[in-house]
Amino acid sequence: MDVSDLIDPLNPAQREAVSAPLGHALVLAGAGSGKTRVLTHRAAWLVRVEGATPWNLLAVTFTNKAAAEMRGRIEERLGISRSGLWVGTFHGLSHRLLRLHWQEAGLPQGFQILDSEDQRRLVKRIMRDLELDENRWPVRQLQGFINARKDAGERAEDLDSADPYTGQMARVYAAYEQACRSAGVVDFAELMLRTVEMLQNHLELLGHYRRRFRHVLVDEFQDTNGIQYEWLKLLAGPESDVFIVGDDDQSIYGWRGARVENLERFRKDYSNTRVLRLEQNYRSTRTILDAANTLIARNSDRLGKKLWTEGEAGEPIALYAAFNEQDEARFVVERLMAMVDEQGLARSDIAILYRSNAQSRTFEEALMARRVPYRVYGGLRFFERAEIKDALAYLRLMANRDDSAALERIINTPTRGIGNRTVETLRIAARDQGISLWAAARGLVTHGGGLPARAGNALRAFLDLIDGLAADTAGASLPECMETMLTRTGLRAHLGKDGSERAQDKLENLDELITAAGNFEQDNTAEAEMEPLTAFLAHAALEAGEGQAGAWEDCVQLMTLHSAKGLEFPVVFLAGLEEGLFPHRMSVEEPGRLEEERRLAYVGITRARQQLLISYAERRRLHGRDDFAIASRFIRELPPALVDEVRARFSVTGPTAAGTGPGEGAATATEAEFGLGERVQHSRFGEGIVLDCEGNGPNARIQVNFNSAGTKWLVAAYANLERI
DNA sequence: AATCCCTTTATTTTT
DNA sequence: TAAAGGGATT
Repeated sequence: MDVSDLIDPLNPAQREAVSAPLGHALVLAGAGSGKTRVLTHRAAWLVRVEGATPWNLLAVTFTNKAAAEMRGRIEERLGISRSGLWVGTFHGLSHRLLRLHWQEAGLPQGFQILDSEDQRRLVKRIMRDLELDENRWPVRQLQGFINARKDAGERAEDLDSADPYTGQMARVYAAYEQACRSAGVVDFAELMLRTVEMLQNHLELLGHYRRRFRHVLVDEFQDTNGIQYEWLKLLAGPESDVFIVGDDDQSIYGWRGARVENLERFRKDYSNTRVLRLEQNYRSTRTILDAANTLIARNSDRLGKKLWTEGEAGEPIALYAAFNEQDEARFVVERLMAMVDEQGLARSDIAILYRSNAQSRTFEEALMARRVPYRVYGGLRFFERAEIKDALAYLRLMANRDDSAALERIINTPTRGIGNRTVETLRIAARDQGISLWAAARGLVTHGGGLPARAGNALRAFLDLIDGLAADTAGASLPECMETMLTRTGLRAHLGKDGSERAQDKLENLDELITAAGNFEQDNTAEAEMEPLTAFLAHAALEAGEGQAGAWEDCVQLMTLHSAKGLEFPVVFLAGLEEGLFPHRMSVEEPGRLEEERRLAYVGITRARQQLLISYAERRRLHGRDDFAIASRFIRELPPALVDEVRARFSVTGPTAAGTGPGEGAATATEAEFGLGERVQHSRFGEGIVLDCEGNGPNARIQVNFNSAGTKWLVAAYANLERI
């Protein structure tokens, strides 16, 4: 059998992983070590060498993008398409299982999925019903609590209600679950938990899948949470082999429940696990890898891994100490423009990475001022836009009248005379009778019940509108159905009624929704059994779409470090490396959280192929306040020999520029003597803090804020300042 | 029902 | 600073 196409392109470590004998394997794959290739080749190997069929494989990822890529590459290696291969995200696969076995799962056939925003609205609704003070019990906190409990596999009744605090939250959890049940909806965490419970309670199903999935492959294992680990342990039975790939050094989602310990746990739970390491890196220069290795070596409890390359040392890492965030942006943009103009680099080869989203603004302004095309990743996704969610809420209600969350969203959008009073009456009736809002409305309209005539008429008109739409669009195609809905509900007219640009955007988004519905293909067995509308709504919830349009243009890429994971760029600007910002002040206290910040820095550094440029600002305007900052400890943790300090503000000539490490070399004597923020003593003005330095040599001036004498510029040579 | 004004809050995010 | 949400006002 010729498997040279699977084996030849691999290095020895990759080869060992791909062709490992059957059994469990844990592949510790460093950044840029070819883990996706190993995973896909392993899948193909199992079929072509070990005699598995695609039907025997289960491949799990975290994002839809990764799932699509893996499916494509496995099918390519196998020369097949549309086989019985199950590749998907944890949530996508759970969804599929629940659709196939909705009865066993105790769900209505047309159940729908709540996204985070839907969930938050619902939790808020519940808390108002329970008359909880939202200041004492923030909604987001309750939402986080519920999700965290579900991620740990716990139901409300599993919680310790003796503790008053937990007890109160458990009450909300229970009421929320009840509301989800009666509306026939599930949230993201519920997809996982419900699947686990279903398999535990239906051993015949469990046995079936365990017999089927002889080979389970998992990507990004360091990102799994408690329930995902349980899910895997269930589906991979005693006869199955589990092949997992992960990198403890790239675990950056601990704050949302990911458990790096699952890597170790796996090794204990699955006996005879073969542990393999992929340490050869094909992405970055030696300089970049050395920097990354040195930085991450400071973390404790690592599984241990050291990246190496056969490639060139490459450019040193550039470090720029900016005066403020605008100077930082100016430096970044001027540098990248020079690279594009002089080295012929594509703009899309350049990324600006930062710790928090708020930092993007300054870069956007600088880029815009110089007319450099750019793209900011993150932000609102297509299916999360308000107008799209309004439209989807109508569709959800058409598919399932009991979806009270959807009803609440659009019952008075556009305004149709159903105000808060009326809706409140509905809520009370629904709660008292234990029925959905729709059923309550139906009851009030048909039997009367204290509604003013005008409200009753408006409510009847609404009920008739939805019923009429559902009846008239039965059998219509999805786009036709949407078109009818948008017109008859008045939603389109409502959204477009002021002719503003914003309104125009919304109308265009609605058109795009219709297009998306037209392009939507039901492509798997579970969905084939579903109503097209139900399938489309699930698709909208599970795959929220792209963040920003404009990807076709050759754009500079702006994103947070978190969203950069998994990507690579020839040139990376890592901005805002300041204490308090990165590492973030909220994470510096706890050692564990600080180490996660360090891993984030490691992820950022290892995104760069050729060149890495790091910057920080000595003062930064944040929340309307100008603050002084000192360079991030992560800068100090890099090997000085690999870092070239750029001092664009001062044209430095002469022998003082000869050194190399940060803090010397290009830095002037003055700067070496007095760091920003340092406390100094002056013979006349007393104590003060160094704010700024300018110039070098005998002309150097230094700005000091004195406790009593105020802020002054002094000539360093004459000032005779003493460090305190 | 729309508008204004005040308070609050500001890390990271996929499903 | 600035954005978003909530409450009160018109």
